Amino acid sequence: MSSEKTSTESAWLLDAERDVQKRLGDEAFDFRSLDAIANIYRAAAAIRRRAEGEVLAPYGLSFGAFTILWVLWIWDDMETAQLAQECNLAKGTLTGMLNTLEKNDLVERHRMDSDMRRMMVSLTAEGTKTIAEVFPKFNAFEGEMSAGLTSADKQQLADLLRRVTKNAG
Amino acid sequence: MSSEKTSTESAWLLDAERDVQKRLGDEAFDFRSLDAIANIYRAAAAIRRRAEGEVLAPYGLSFGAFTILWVLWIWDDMETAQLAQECNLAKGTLTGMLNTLEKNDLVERHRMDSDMRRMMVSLTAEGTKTIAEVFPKFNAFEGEMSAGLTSADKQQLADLLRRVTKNAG
DNA sequence: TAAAAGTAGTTCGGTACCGAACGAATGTGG
DNA sequence: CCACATTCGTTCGGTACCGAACTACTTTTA
Repeated sequence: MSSEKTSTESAWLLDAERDVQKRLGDEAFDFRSLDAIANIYRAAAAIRRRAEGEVLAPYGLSFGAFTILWVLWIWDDMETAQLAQECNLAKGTLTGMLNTLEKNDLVERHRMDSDMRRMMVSLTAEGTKTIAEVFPKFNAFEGEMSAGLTSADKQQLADLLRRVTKNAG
Repeated sequence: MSSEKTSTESAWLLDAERDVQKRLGDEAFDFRSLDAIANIYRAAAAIRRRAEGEVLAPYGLSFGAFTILWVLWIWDDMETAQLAQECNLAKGTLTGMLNTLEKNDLVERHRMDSDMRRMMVSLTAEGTKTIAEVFPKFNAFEGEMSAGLTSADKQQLADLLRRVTKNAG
C-alpha cells in the first residue's frame, strides 16, 4: 500500500482552508476564488524555497539569478528592459542582480552602438556552462514537484495559471 | 465580439514557452512539468504585484503583512512558530514583520505564562478593524484575478496546486 | 538536582526586491 | 539647431526575506 496519489484523487481541503470557511461561513465571500488564488502562493513559496535549497544553492544561485541565466540561455541575448519583464523583476532590481552575476563572471553587458542608452546582456562562457549544468537538474526537480499529476493535469494546470496571469497583466 | 474567454477556451502557449521549446526542442526535457511549474511563479509574481499596488498599498500593508493579519483574524491568536509556518515565512523574518506591525499598533505579543519562551500573537482592535476592511476588497480582487474561470475551474486549480504544494512539503 | 540537550524567539549579515527619483541619450516640434 | 518630452539604465531608501548564530527558557537524564 502506497501513499502515492493517482491523478484522479483529490488532496481535499487543507486544514487552513477549513478553518477559514468555518470562521467566515456566513459571510458572502468568494471562497472558490480565494482557494484558487491563495494556493498559487502556497505552491510558489514552497517550490521556491525547495528549489533554492536543494537545486540552486550548490551553484550559489538565487531563484531570480537562475531565471535570468535561463532566459538568456534561451534567447541568447536581450536588452535589460525586456529581460526584466521576462523575469518578472523591476528594472532597478535587475540592475543589482546583473551586477552580482557580472561580478561572478556569469553574464556580460554591452552598450548598443545604435543607442547608447540601451544595454545588451548575454551569458559568458562560464554562464552558459553553469546554466547548461543546472537546468537539467532544475527540470528534474520540476518533475518531482509535479509528481502524481498526469500529463493532462500538468497541461491543465499550466493553462489555468496562464489565464490567471493574463487577468493580472 | 468579446475578448472574454469561456472556461473551455485555452490561453495557448505563451510566446516565451514557444521559444523555450524551439531552443530545446531536441533535448530530452520534461516540458509538461516545466510549463506547469514555471507558470506557478508567473502567476504568483503577477498577482502579488497587483495586490500590493492596488489593494494593499492604501493601507500600508505588504503582502506578507496582510497574510499575517489574515491568519490572526481567522485563528484569533497564534504562537509565532505556528504563525510563521502558516504564513510561509522563516521565523526570523516573522520577528521583523511583527515588530513593524506592533509599531503600527496592528498586532500585540504576549509571553505565555506556561512557557516563557513562547509568544502569543493576536490582533489589536485596530488590527481587527483593518483586516475586516481590507479583506473584502482583497477577496474581490481574487475574484477579478480568476475571472473567466468557472467555479469548477477554480476548484480544479486549487486542487492541482495543493498536490504540488504537498510534493514540495 | 545539576549538567546536557532541546526548543522558542531574536539578532545579525546579506541578498532580493520594489518604487521613485535621477542622469544620460535620443527623438521631436518649432 | 535647440528647448522639450521621452526613454533608457542606474541609484537610492526602504522593506521583505533567508539561514545561521545566539540567548533565554525548559525538559531530560544521570
